[in-house]
Amino acid sequence: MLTGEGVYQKLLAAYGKPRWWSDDPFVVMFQAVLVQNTAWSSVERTCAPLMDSLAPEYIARLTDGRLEELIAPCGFKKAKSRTIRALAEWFMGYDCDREHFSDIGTDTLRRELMAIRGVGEETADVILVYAIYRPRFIVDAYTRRLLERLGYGFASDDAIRRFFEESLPRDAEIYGRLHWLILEHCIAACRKKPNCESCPFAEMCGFKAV
DNA sequence: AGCCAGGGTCTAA
DNA sequence: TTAGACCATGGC
Repeated sequence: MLTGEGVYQKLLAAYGKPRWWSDDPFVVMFQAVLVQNTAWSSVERTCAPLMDSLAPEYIARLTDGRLEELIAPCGFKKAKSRTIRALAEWFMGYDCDREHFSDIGTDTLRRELMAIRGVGEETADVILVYAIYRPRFIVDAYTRRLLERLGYGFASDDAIRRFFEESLPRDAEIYGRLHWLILEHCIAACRKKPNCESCPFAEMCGFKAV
């Protein structure tokens, strides 16, 4: 069985260094909410025309109806608009400046995020890693499925997180790139061409598609 | 036509 | 604490 680092190295060798979610912290927050139980392609289509204006102040100025209308194609518009608005408020409380998080501990920030309705574990962790650069491995549906295909039997998301965190440096960049690599493997590669011989996990995965 | 998509919340047992 | 219903929409 591969270690967490082994999984990372295989993915890196197969797909190369993946892109970062976004350098703009609010774009990460906005998209992290939109993508909940929603296809990434829908998120990109929905966001494309907004990218220029996307900022907490812009969201704060919109009416509820207008915000719901803008994000409607991603579904759950009532819940997601409320969450996005709350995240914008939260970020404005830090002057929309990631420097202003520097004195706050990661677990405190995580508690603050999870206290926002509509922000659960995965969304909080995505924001911590990609927007605030805090080290925390992000467990999502693809991570669970990939590890399951590879034959691991983790009892909980926390066990999965420890599996990676204990064999890799405590480094936000590594966890962020690794998370994106898992998505690339599952969505861009394995889903497009299931059971392929060039799979970095061929044999180990029993050639089952993720 | 249905099923699913990078989730989260609420409730019942 | 955990399983299951529910939330909305679009793409395939």
